[in-house]
Amino acid sequence: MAGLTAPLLGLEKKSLREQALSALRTAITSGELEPGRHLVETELSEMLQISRGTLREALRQLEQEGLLSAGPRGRLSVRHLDEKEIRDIYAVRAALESLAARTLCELADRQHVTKSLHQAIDVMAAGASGSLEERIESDLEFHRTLCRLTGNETLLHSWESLEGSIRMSIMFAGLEKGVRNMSVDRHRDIVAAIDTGDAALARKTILEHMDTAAANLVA
Amino acid sequence: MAGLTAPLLGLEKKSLREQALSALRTAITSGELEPGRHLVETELSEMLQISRGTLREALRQLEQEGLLSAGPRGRLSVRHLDEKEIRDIYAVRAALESLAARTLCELADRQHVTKSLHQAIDVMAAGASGSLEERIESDLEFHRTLCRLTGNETLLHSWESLEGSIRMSIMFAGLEKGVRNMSVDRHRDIVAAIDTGDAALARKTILEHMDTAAANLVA
DNA sequence: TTACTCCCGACTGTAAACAGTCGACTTATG
DNA sequence: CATAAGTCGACTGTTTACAGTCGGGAGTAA
Repeated sequence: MAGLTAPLLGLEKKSLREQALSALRTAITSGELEPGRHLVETELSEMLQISRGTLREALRQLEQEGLLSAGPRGRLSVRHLDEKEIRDIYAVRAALESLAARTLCELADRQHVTKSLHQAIDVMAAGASGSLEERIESDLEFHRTLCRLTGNETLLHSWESLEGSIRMSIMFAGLEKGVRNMSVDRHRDIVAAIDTGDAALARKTILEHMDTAAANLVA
Repeated sequence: MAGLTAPLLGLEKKSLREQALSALRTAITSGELEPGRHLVETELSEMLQISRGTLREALRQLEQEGLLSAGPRGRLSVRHLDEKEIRDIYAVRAALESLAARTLCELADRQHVTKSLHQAIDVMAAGASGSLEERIESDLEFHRTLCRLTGNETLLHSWESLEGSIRMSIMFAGLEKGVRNMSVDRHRDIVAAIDTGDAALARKTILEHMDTAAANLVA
């Protein structure tokens, strides 16, 4: 006699705040809200059909994720990235992911790890002819999985906090540039390096991957 | 005829939200709000003499900093750290700060960098006989400076997002354990390594510092 | 006693209203 | 015409009020 209503099974109904958060993130990383644009709370709350209070909570979070920058007197605007900032973001990303790679090498059952990673790559391979957005999505999913599999919640959380900035970097540079980094082979190399259990090699592989990724974006 | 009022000079008046944020952060990292404790919005808003709306914005930020964890139906509680989580936090911290060290080595004028760092160490040395809290404070200031001097805003921001967790780690382990890591000499070693410009050495020095720091905490 | 129902209290989610401040435009004045 | 004072409008900061929901305890029937 259960819920014909909605929040069936694992599908939790999200709060308006979370919905707004997703909507805004998408709007920003898709370029719909162009960089430098001033955000007006009353405007947005009206667009999203939510109250300002609820909206403001979401904005605070986006601000902390680095998607928004605060001007004088709390005026928010969509963050603008220049090439240096993109390189900076990728430097931090590289630091985090190289930690992930090293950690995975020292893990007990790398069987499970490499299996999950191969799956993620298979998804990428399957969508290799899909839209740019889809390819980017599956790429990010691979790297997120890399962090998640370490079991280090703090690492995963830090990476996810950076995710918005990463997306903005790709958007900024242009999707056609970003997609250069989606090579399936390069990702297989990473997994192979982890598979050997050689932490130094895995770290080196990731760092190189990130280096070329950043170079591709700002080139 | 200027302001006898208050917001004189560079001293900006903080919003209630920011005040609440600081107050809560301090309360949590000092242990006044013990780990695992459930937070009730109406209680806190009354304690801090602010409205719930304003409070909630601060809570969202603390949540994202990892000081609070969300239970079912939005119930917030002070995060509880076990030894593994402390190690995880320090692993991420090490990754970030080793990036900082490497970056500083590649910087143009390391003169300025080492000068600033030496200043920060001098502050530590001056307060070496002060209270535990003060010593911890000056230690964190040194490491924050390390990140700030890189000029990589994203790096600094990531580190600061982690700062709350770092403070909790020290608090959790006990201040007397945390203070073991405040050795002035060890910090001088770090600066010396950066001063040589040898990125690999600097990275190694920081990683070892963080390793022993984490070990001291969970030992 | 046990189990079941119903009601009440406690919290969070959300919305709407109020207050203060800064900037831009207008107007008056030399 | 240029400059200064004044007024209006737009936003953010903050508070207050309302709605929905979950959990627990009182009460009741088997």
